Amino acid sequence: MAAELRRPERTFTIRQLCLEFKCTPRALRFYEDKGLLSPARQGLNRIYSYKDRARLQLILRGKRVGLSLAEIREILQLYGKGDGGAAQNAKALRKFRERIVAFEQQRADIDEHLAELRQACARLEAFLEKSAPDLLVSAAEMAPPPPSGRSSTDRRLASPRHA
Amino acid sequence: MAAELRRPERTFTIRQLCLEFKCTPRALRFYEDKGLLSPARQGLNRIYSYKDRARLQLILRGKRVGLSLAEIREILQLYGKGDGGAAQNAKALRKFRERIVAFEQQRADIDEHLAELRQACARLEAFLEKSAPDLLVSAAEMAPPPPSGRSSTDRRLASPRHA
DNA sequence: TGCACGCTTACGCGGCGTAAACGTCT
DNA sequence: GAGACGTTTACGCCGCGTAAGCGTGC
Repeated sequence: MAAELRRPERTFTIRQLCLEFKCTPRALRFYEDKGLLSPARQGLNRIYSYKDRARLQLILRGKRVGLSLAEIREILQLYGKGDGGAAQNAKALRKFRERIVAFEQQRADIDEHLAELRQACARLEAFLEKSAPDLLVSAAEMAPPPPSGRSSTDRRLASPRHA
Repeated sequence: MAAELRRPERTFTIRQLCLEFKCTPRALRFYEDKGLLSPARQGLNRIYSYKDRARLQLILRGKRVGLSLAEIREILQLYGKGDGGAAQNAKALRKFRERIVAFEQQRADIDEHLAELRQACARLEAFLEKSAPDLLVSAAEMAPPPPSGRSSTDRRLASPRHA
């Protein structure tokens, strides 16, 4: 009985985690550099435990919802504060709410930009129609690749450039 | 008659333009560095003409709708190609259309993230309700600053961090 | 022998902010 | 001589990508 541990103390190499979570070794090392991860070492090599894996999951979820690495680190640091994770959860809740507000704001901004863009397009189309119709490619001609169903998985936020 | 020019050859200092368009000297110099502007000089000082001002307007509009400085430069470079601006306008139209697609995509992403966030919030609230209700601040208590009408001018895209 | 995997250090991007250190004109 | 304006160079931020150059084991 004692020989068989419930959790077989499974560990992971950097590549295993990268495959599982679709990220790069560079990213994991970077998170470590920034204090978000601190896997064990075997010589130089990194050995990730279940806990490390869980932290990584939290990191990636945080990123997905728009938290900065600094914010994620704050949350992670509350881990194991002895209150059963309550403080961590409270902090996460605050951050999440902030993010909701920010995203709603961003959505509104995007809607404004879209309105501005559509107007600008209309004006340009009208102008080109008269001055150089040969240069005018209609919007309809612009989506030729076969209408294959796009999966919405693994989409990243194609963020605006002027961050 | 000849003494009075239609356009009095008005010029602008860097600060004047910055005040007018709400940006910083640093930004203007940066655009110059990147080849988007090239104002005249009086000694070392920059002297901006009406044309420069127009270019700046175009730059800022481009930024507002999410174009990169490189893309804006492309558009600007078509200026004065001898076709009455048709080529420039055609290029701008293409870019604008691309941006529309990108923004629509981004909006969809945000909606996904919002859904994920709201779910996460609900779970956290339920958990804290049971385990540590003292740490739980209701969402309603979070907007105390007097409900002064927020102007929507000059809002920038509060972009997600993980660009 | 060569290849896969790991490690390290370090520069690059974009769009500026933020000094530091100086000149020039009132 | 103080202050407002201008200039230059250069490092910092964030989240890594992308080498370069090395070691280790099969």
